[in-house]
Amino acid sequence: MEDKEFAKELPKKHEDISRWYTDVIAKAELADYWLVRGFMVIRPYGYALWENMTALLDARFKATGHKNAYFPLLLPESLLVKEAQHVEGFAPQVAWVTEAGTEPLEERLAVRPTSEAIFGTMYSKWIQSWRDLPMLINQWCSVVRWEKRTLPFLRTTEFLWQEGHTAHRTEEDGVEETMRMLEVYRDFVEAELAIPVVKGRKSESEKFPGAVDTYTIEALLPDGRALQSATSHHLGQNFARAFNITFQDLDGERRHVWTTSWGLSTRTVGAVIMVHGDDSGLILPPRIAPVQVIIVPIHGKDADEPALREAVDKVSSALSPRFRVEADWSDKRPGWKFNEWEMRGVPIRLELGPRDLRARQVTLVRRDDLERKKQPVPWDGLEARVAAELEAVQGALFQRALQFRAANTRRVTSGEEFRRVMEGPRGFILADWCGDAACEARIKDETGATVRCLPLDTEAAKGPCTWCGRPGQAQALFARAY
RNA sequence: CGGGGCGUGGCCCAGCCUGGUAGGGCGCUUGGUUUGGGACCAAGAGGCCGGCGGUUCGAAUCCGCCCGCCCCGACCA
Repeated sequence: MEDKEFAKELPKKHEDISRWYTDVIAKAELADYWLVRGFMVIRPYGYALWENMTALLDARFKATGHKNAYFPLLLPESLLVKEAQHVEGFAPQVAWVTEAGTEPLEERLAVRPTSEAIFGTMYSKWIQSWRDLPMLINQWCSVVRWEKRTLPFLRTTEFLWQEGHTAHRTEEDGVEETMRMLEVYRDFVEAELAIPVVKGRKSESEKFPGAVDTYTIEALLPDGRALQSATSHHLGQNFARAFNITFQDLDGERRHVWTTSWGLSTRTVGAVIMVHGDDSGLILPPRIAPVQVIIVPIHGKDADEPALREAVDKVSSALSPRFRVEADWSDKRPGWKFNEWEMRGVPIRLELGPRDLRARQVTLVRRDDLERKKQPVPWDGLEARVAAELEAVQGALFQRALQFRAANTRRVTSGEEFRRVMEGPRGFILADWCGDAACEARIKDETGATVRCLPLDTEAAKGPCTWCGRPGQAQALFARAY
């Protein structure tokens, strides 16, 4: 009964998750549509969220020895086509610049869909000796891949991301880097975004165009579909050969370098929205929430305005050195503010009214608490309590997501069972698989599911292929994909 | 790119069938009373009805084409 009126404005998450998703993005002011289909404006609140994510991820890149740089937006077609698999994979999605002002260009320029060709070109100039290796560079930028069907954050034509590009002396070094960065992503997504992921290797058909091996972290979204949340590619010497990246080794021999690339995009913002949100709107993990604590002042009948302001300032300044805290002094009424900040997913609300003033306390409410329990907390020791509650919210969100995934991951041993799961609850399916691309295509045709990855931590296949009965090569994680 | 739906002040929508010169709710502005789960009163501002063309004395309304958005499918971080 309480907020029927308000709830009507947002569809129930479990009843219409597509509408819920796009509506919550609009209402929480994360993003808005641009005039060109597939492009979006990331609004200040959404961008603050992304900035918090990038800061935490960037720190991990720095800690693993990488440096940031910036490479150009456009590249000549002749560069893009140097690696055959690469160009074939990206051709359908590339946007082209063909004119400058009124003059046609003699060679059309591709808007980067990714920057392997760009980095490769420069690396061939910069790398001469084994002493130049490893070369460990990352860039934060946007890329363009033309999309047929788009969705804010989860699938936009232009998206923000980072792409790391590294070059190494030996294959082992390259593989090690690939796995190191995959682990960086896992740690980042699980610890900061509170989203559990499965680490795995992509099948041949899902591999990055031009890669020897693609590794991925896969998250499960509430509608039972999988989201590739980050990828790390071992590129072998494919790009080194295509772009002539060579060095003189210790033994005097000239050799091709081994390269890697790895990326994480604004798509993960979509995952955060989807995984944690509820019927009242966003729920943001405290580590990345633009506002971690919102203070709502409440004027009473016998309002002592100066005393209220003084108390809010006191609470605010006690918390602000350590937390991202804001006080909402707008002239909306308290109920309106409660709903508004819940929509925006702020992890902790502190109410401060006449009763609290008298008792020298605040009333604390956690966003992840469906009951909206109002907990009185004395001013003394507030900082420690808030720290503990934020940690608790972070942990609770991860546990909730972990439970959902566990409840929706099914070990399947027959084609019939496979079909039933995909027609019903969907989710992750673990099944023995022969590894054959044709078999994979058949599974996709008949169930909509694809091989998300071959999980790194599950044992090899125990039995024959669940689908075709031929000898099982590996245990694969299947799901419908975003 | 196929199938379906929808385009009317900032937002949600009525009006269209049966043509006659645009209306409601929310929001916004100003003033006042309010403030512990989306307050109330009063006075205001704001729209060439997605675009182009056609029919007509007259088009938001009828016809054609185009564009955009949403949902569902094939391709993708």
